[in-house]
Amino acid sequence: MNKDFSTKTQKYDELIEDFKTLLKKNGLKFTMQREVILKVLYDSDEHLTPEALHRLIQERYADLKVGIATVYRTLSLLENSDMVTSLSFGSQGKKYELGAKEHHDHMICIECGDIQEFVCEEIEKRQEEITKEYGFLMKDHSMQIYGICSKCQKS
Amino acid sequence: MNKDFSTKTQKYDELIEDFKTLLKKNGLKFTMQREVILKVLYDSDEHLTPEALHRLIQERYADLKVGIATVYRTLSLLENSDMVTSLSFGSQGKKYELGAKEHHDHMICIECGDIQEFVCEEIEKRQEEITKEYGFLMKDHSMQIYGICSKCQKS
DNA sequence: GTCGCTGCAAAGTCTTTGCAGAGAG
DNA sequence: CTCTCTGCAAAGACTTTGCAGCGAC
Repeated sequence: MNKDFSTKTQKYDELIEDFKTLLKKNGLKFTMQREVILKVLYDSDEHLTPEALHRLIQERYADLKVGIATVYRTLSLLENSDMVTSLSFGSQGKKYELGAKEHHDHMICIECGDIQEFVCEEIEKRQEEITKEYGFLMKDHSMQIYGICSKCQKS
Repeated sequence: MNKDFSTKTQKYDELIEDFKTLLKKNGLKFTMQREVILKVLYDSDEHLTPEALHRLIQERYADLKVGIATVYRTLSLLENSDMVTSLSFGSQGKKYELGAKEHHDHMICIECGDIQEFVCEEIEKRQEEITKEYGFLMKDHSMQIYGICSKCQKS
């Protein structure tokens, strides 16, 4: 469970409601698999690869069979509905995270692969100004800083 | 050829010298294939996928056989030596560009896939400040803004 | 000459898809 | 009951690798 228990517990209900609404609106069904995928994604503070997410599901919900294909399918669904966002880095494929949080950027350690999040209002603001200058209609943005985290610098 | 002819022509000689130096330093050889790959990459203002790069080479240097594997191998080599940088977006794989230019960020059109570059000093500065706060040793960074370019908005 | 490089094809990854049975609404 | 979902395995897309001959130095 999470350190940030109080806010998260509340938010999960909203999240799942949003999900159900989304599904209903598109004539899709709310299944065990979809619920579990969302839950595990929610419980994890990490950015997960489809494979890692699948492994976690198998560990925590060993009684429920969830195929890797379903994980991919559900992640696509969630991403297309803007409920999760993905981060592709290196050739190591994509990592996913719930998009319901405040917008933030990422610092990625090239040693250990760890991802640290941060928020910077100033950068957000500049981005908007820039897109206006270019007549570009911004839908989303992401920033990654690659380097070596403080932990890895010590070792 | 390029609009920005005067500066680019000059820079290419430097670039190829850097490349030769790099190769020599590592006991590697300067081959036709490697030269052509660098040249085509240089002549293109686009961000190229390995496949697109390979196609361009086949068109422009039809007499020289260059296998796709060599393109991949050379791009890896160049990327590891920081002579090119890659951008992975969506599930459409990686795109490469020469890294010898001034640092810049990207605006990517989700309609037509076009990539527009821009530079923002302010953002660069804030990034440095942030990494310092976190004790993170920055090696590289990239920012992408996704949206719809002015051209696509009209149509 | 030596030793790295190359094209080719085969082998890997990671992701998507077709299908028949299972399950939500 | 209907129509979507799912797991499975097969197919795809993209990348990497092994190898024998080729070519830079």
